[in-house]
Amino acid sequence: MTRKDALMTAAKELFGTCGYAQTTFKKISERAGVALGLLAHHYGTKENLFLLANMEVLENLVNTLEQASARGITGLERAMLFCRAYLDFSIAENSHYLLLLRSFPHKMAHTEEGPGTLQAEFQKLYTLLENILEQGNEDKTLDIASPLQTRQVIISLLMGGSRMQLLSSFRTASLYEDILAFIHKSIAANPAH
Amino acid sequence: MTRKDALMTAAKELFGTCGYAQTTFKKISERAGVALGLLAHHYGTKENLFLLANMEVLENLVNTLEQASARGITGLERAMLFCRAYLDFSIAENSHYLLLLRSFPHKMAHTEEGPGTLQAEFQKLYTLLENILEQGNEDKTLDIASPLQTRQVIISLLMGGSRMQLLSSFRTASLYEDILAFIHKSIAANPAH
Amino acid sequence: MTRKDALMTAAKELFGTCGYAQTTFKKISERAGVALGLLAHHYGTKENLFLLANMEVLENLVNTLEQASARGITGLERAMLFCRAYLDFSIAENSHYLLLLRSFPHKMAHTEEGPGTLQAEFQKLYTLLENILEQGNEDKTLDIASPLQTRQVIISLLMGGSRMQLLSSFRTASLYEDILAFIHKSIAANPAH
Amino acid sequence: MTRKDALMTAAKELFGTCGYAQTTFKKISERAGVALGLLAHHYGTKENLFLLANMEVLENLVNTLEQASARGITGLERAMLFCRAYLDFSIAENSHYLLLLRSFPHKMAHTEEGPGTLQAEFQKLYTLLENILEQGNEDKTLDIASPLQTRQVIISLLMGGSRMQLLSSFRTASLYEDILAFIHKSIAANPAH
DNA sequence: TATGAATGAGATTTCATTCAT
DNA sequence: AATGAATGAAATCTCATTCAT
Repeated sequence: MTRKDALMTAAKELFGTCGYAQTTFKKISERAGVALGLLAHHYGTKENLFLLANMEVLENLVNTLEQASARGITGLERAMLFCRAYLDFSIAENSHYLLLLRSFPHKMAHTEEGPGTLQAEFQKLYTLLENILEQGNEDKTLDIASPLQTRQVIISLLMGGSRMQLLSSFRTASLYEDILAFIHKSIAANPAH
Repeated sequence: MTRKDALMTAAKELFGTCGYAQTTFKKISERAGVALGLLAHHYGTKENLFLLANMEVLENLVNTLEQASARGITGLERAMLFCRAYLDFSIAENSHYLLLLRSFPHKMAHTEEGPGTLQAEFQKLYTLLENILEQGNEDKTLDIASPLQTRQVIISLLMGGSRMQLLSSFRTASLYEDILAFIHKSIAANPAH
Repeated sequence: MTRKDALMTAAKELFGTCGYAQTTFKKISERAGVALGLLAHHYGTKENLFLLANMEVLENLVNTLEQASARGITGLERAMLFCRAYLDFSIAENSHYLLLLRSFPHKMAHTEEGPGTLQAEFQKLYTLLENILEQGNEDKTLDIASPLQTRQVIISLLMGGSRMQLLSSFRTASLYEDILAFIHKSIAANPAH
Repeated sequence: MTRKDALMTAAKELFGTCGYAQTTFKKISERAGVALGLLAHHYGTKENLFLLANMEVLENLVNTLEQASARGITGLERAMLFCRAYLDFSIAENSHYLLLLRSFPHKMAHTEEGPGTLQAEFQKLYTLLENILEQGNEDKTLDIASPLQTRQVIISLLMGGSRMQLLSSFRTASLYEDILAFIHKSIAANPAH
């Protein structure tokens, strides 16, 4: 691993566990075991480093979700695969999902739009789920009024649930399974009909 | 309004909109229109002020939820009243719910347990919902496997949804109604049975 | 005890144990159990309070030394009584001698001269010992070259010794007795001659 | 001289002349002619800088005393060389002895024990003198009851005397010579016996 | 006399960023 | 590419002193 990569990895860990403000250049360089000056040399400002780190994690997440949901046939199958992959990613080794939880409120609002931005990458994630839900509406495996609206609710739950799991002290062991069951019950078409 | 109260109000607003790190004593005192030193005089440290502000908001939230859910009869009614009151509170004028969203990741984990703490107050909220769900299980208006587990999912969704609404740029107009419908569909007992 | 006196007592204790800088008006008023504002009301500035407290302690010390040394007959006796009384005073309950140790380097240099000042009161102490030593020279119970110079040495030792006893971690149980023996050996006239 | 050294020198001077509390980072950096932030960069906290400065001065003192006392043969000679070297050091150019006088009451008590600490270095000084006094007891050039106890008295006098000389307004020109004569008279064995 | 809220200057400390080597 | 010394702005927090009641 190059020193540049070591810095990025250390940054992802520290931003994720300590948050943006509590993560300093000094901590990052010490954890990476390289000189302080290299941070500015390779990544410029702290803000830029943070956004870049988020971008990498988010791209990994979107790729993972695309691959996972592609393994299903029906809309319902693919929706559940999407959700399971999301939750798995949040607790996967080295996925650095925690970092994304830090970025939501603090930084997202201030970033510009346009391709190649966090905004644009998040949009992919939203659109992916929306398309899956639309398919489910067409193949009758889902019983939802609006793919767009349901997408919002599901993503709210996935983000809220992973936050509960990773940051709260009110955890339960089966949370992720419970969330998946909850979603399934709410969106699956009643086969009896 | 005393100067002490003015400081607390300014603190709630700024902590809520800017987050903990970006809120400075200077900003708070300027917004409140009082001298900088009064903050330390009345509230001690920034940490203490933050916790106190959160405590006030959280107590208001819990009170609101208790009163709202008491207006229902069946478990299902009360559960839905609970959820609606939660979401209403999150966007109510002067509820300063935003502040609570800031407190989760950053501070909650580090606070001690015991009565009078944020932890204890949050526990009330969780227990209230759990009791409601248990009632619904008994009066057959709910169809859920475990009140504890369902409680976790619902709260994840309420928190995730309010976060989406208040902090994200991917909002939809009907999000809160959609969340309530989503929950209802997932937990309501099928009357046909 | 009036509130004014309670403040003075608390001030002596805190200045003595914590030093000038670490003693705050808040600490003093809290220890005395009276309102903060009374300090300024009764004593004006911190500097003034400190000087006044020192003055009281120093006057007590000088009185004690005058009375103690008056109980001896010969110069040697009176010199030893002076030294013993000094050391006893330093560890007496409620003498607040510790306070004087704080005042030496920090404040003495900046005080004005003139009657009623710390300077003037210290001068009494020095002169008292010098007179005793002069008497010892005349009555042949002492063998010293110069009362003035010997006075300086003895007071250096008394102050250094009490500082060692009260502030250092290198204490020995018999220090004060050893100091008295040391002084006696150095100044007592050899009776054989 | 590097900027780091310039800061240390300025710190020694200011701590010595103004004391701990009155010496500010601003004063130190201005006197050293470097940026304020360098202090934290090189030395961390004020406390740490103070301890480090004391440590350097104290090590110099101990070295000086070891070398000086090694130049004597008998216990008496070496004891007097020790004392003279101590007093000379206290007024030597650039010895920054004044700093040590500040450290006694304020900081010493709170420092931990262990090698490399101020405590341990002071212990060397005490032990050196004690060994010298023991030798004098054996070679009959000293007439003292206990090397340990006498050590305490002598060091009390050296510290008290140097404090009188450097910090008091009641100085006499010959103080240091008088102190040495006083000690000699008290500890030297009577050659007639 | 008594109270404690109120003020604002100043202290320590942190830290992103720059720059000489 | 690599290093870490250097800078200075800004943050938190302290506290003597003032003042209205």
